[in-house]
Amino acid sequence: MPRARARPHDQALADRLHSAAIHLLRWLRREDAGTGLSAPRLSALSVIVFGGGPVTLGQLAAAEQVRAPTMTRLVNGLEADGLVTREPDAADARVTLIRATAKGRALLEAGRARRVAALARPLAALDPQDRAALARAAVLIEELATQARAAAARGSAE
Amino acid sequence: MPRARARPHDQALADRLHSAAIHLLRWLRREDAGTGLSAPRLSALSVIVFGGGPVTLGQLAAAEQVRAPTMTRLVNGLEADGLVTREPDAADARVTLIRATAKGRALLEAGRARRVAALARPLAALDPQDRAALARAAVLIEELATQARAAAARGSAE
DNA sequence: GTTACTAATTAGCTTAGCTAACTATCACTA
DNA sequence: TAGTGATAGTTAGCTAAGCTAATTAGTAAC
Repeated sequence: MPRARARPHDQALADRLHSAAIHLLRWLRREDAGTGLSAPRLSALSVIVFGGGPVTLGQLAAAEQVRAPTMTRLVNGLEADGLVTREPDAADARVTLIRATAKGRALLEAGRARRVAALARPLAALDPQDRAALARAAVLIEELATQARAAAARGSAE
Repeated sequence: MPRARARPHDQALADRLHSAAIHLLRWLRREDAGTGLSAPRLSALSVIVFGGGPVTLGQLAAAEQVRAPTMTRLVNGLEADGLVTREPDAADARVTLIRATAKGRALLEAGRARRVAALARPLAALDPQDRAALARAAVLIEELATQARAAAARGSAE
């Protein structure tokens, strides 16, 4: 199937979006100091909390683009701090399920609230058209990332 | 001075933008494997290359939100790989200026081209309104990040 | 039931982060 | 102009985070 070719215009747009995302997150990262957690632990905790149900260690490692032993140690640290728990999977005894504790959820939510608040503050000064553009962009970017990830998964399976 | 209050609507928008940026960069990060550099070194190199002229080690450390000794060792690694050079500052002998070599520039550009291409590919399928929304969003986000950073700098100086 | 595969951990290494301490230089001032 | 304090960078030495290889335990297929 002939996939659409990216034109120069798209390259430039992609470049600016990429740069904007980097600068946005680099700025918001400053808010994370208050959590008392390192960046890798905080990121892993966020996947655990926002994943909804319990997560396996392997899923977590894949999500964080890290090898299993690294994730074992990150989870060890989070568990030692009382932020997550391990429990055996009833269906497959090889698997350990990881779940956030109330303390872990609270810590993450507080940290994320600081990030979101820092970003929401200047948004209040924007006019409706610009907010609409940002809202639409957020939806589009989520779709791009999700679809592209799915396409990559299909591609690697062939 | 009464700063504009963030309304619930802004919180929700900020939340979605934040999440979109995270997922976008998490996805694009997969393209970095081909560079052969670790994430911290790659990020430092990108600041050096896109900073334009030479950069001091302290500026680099601040940009990467890292302490000076950490940046010293990152630069050592990049220098050992022939990607950057150190040179003394003519005006202030305490300062070392760091500059990307042609090899460093080429390596970074190739890596960034992969990221941008991966993002540009699905953009080709979007209609003009959506592209316009993304383009506007990129500009707005850059402005937000830049202004907020400046505001924080002012705040800490008072 | 033996064989192959999979999930997680352990062991042991390199890199990345930090603070504390040190060197060299600058800037100021008495 | 010698002295004092501040600043830029490095070194030393620690913990945390990344990796591969090897181990343990369990599943699945035959």
